[in-house]
Amino acid sequence: MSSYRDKKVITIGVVNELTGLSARMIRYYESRGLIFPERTERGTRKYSFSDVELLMEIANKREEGIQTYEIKKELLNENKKKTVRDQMIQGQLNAQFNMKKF
Amino acid sequence: MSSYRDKKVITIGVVNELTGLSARMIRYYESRGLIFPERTERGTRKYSFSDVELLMEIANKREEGIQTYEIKKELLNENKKKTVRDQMIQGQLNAQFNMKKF
DNA sequence: CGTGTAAGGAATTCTGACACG
DNA sequence: CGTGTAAGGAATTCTGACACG
Repeated sequence: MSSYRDKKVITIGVVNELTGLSARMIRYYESRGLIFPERTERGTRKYSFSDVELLMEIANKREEGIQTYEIKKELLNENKKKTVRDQMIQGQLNAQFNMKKF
Repeated sequence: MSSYRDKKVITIGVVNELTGLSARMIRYYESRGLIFPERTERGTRKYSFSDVELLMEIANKREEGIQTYEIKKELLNENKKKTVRDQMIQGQLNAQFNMKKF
């Protein structure tokens, strides 16, 4: 569905232009497990638009003085919330389906 | 609206991976006025996802033996058709608006 | 902990040109 | 006309490390 948003095609130099973050910082956040670029055949990192958005979120939190480990936990939490929300929506759909069934 | 689709962020090497076209061909189609990449500060070409799609269209037509000049004319025609279609839709909207007005 | 930087090497991109056809 | 290639230079990216704090 969001094929363009999630396709990893942007090199670190362009990510730098887009986010203002240095290549050093971008690589460091990767080493801390906050982002997960792919690689070209010869090893160059490739990022998606959603990676770029995530990096801007991370930059904001870093400006607030939040440490990378805390940011990681927050990100995991956000994903957990999204999963729960999706499960609830799915649950509602299933409930309606079952109503009709009987 | 299609911000990710049209944002120029992909380097020629990745475009090559995505389309299978050589850098030489990609640059040549630019010189023939079929595509219009942007440049980074130091002159590296940057393409959008819609450029990538267009290049695949171009590749198909080239395989049929169509020359770049003909392809260019076809592309201009497609855009003309789209513009006309959009104008007609706009015309319908205006007509409905005027109906209500009187 | 988070970021800068100098280091050395490898891979990328750019342009203009010659080649073939 | 459309594409490959060798050429030379400039800019990019990568990794591991030292520095500061």
